[in-house]
Amino acid sequence: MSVVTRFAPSPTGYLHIGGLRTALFSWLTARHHGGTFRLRIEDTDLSRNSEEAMAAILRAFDWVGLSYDGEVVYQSQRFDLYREYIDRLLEEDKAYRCYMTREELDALREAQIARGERPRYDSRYRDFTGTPPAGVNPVIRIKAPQEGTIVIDDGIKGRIEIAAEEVDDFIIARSDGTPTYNFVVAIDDALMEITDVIRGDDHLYNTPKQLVIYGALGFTPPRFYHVAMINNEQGKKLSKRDGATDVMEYKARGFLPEALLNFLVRLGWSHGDQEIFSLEEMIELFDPRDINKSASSYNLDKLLWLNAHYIKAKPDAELIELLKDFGVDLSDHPKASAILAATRERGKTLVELAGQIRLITEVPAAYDEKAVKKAFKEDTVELLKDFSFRLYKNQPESQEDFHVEMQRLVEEREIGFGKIGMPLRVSLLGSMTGAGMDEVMAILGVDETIARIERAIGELGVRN
RNA sequence: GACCCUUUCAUCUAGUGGCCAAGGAUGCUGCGUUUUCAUCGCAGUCACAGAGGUUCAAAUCCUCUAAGGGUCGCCA
Repeated sequence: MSVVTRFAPSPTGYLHIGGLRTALFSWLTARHHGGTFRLRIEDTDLSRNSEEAMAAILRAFDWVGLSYDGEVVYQSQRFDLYREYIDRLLEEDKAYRCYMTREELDALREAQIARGERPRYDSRYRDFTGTPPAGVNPVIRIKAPQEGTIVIDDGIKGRIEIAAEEVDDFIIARSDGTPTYNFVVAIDDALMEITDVIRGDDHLYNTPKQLVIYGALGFTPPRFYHVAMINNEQGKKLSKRDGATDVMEYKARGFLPEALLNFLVRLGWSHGDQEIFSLEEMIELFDPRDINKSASSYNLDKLLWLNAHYIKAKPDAELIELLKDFGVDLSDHPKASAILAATRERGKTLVELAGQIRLITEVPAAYDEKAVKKAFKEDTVELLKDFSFRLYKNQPESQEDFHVEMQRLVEEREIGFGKIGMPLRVSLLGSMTGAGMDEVMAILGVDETIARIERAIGELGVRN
């Protein structure tokens, strides 16, 4: 039988990285088996739906490149279908109407909590045959088993037994007739023929309820895999306060989707000592049974390291495209590949890389104070003038030509490399760090190099 | 409070009774390469939550304790 997995978000907000990881795990499981990956939107609570959130989730999927099969299923469009199953359960006496009001329910809950009990519905209308109270729109509850145990055979956590008493006759249809979450999930997973349900372990307690539905309707349950949560760097639950939890925020911050995916796949899953996984390798090697039981913590340093790795490996043409979103357009630049060669190892994100590139392509807007202090000494101006005259006279072109010019200067004048290197660097880039000087000069060309040196002398020369 | 889950370096993890005086990666520190920074290379740093068992032998099996987390809705 072919494998079918799904990702089933509710459209109440953007896609966060925890959600993306479970989506990735589900996607990989399907792709590994050449199966099917479906997307389903859990929007049964009509009051909480958001078009915008829906679109945001789809955008995030698109950015990271997770493809889904078939049409997106919207639960809000399947209410008639769910109704049929509710009627069937009612007919078969596997579900019943409950006339308790919200107020009565609240009172019951409070009393139970006060007594130190686990709050649960007391099944008072389970076998009710009398005259229903007037003016109450009933909810519909399922008859859950009252004794025995419900067993979850989880692909990650192993066998989990839950006492039947823990699962009450939960509501499957609200008083307005709309079906509830646990009910529709079970129906849809069954009808969509989902074979492997991979979801966050915050859903672990929903599983016995869904198993009750499967049982009542005679469906065969799928395999379940409950993945532990991702915590923040302090080991606490990831929340919006922890910075970028929105997947699209990573795009804005200059992360590559392959880095994010590689980072996420290693959170709770591994394959020996391997750290770097292409999408193809992930698909080949991933098995949900290898997912770890314990929660893992988000770690920005590792993500940054991976991002740097993928930036280094990115072909020029693709990098040039990506950089456009960060205010750098190298597409018509004759020295584009030289610029990237000089800078790509100096940026952990596209934002940083764009900054490094601008250092070269734009005339320094300011000169770093500390750098100036350190680099500009008494004889600096004279030295720079000498160097720039040599450039004018010899017209070097290649990186090597420029290197030779520097080499000759330090040899003939018997000075250290730093003597010219530092002030030159400050003059050209405005900063003490960055790409190699010969590289930069070859990119700028003689004229621009001289112009920047002269400008720096004009701005800084008189100060010391 | 009840029920359930989890527990190896700071972090992600390898590990399913002997190959483990615990391996890899990130981070951090140092050294080397580099005119600088970064990259890269090398080295160092750092862990089996605790206590009892079982066994010739335990990170691995059992029991208890502790700590962390999840869930208890006419939300999903």
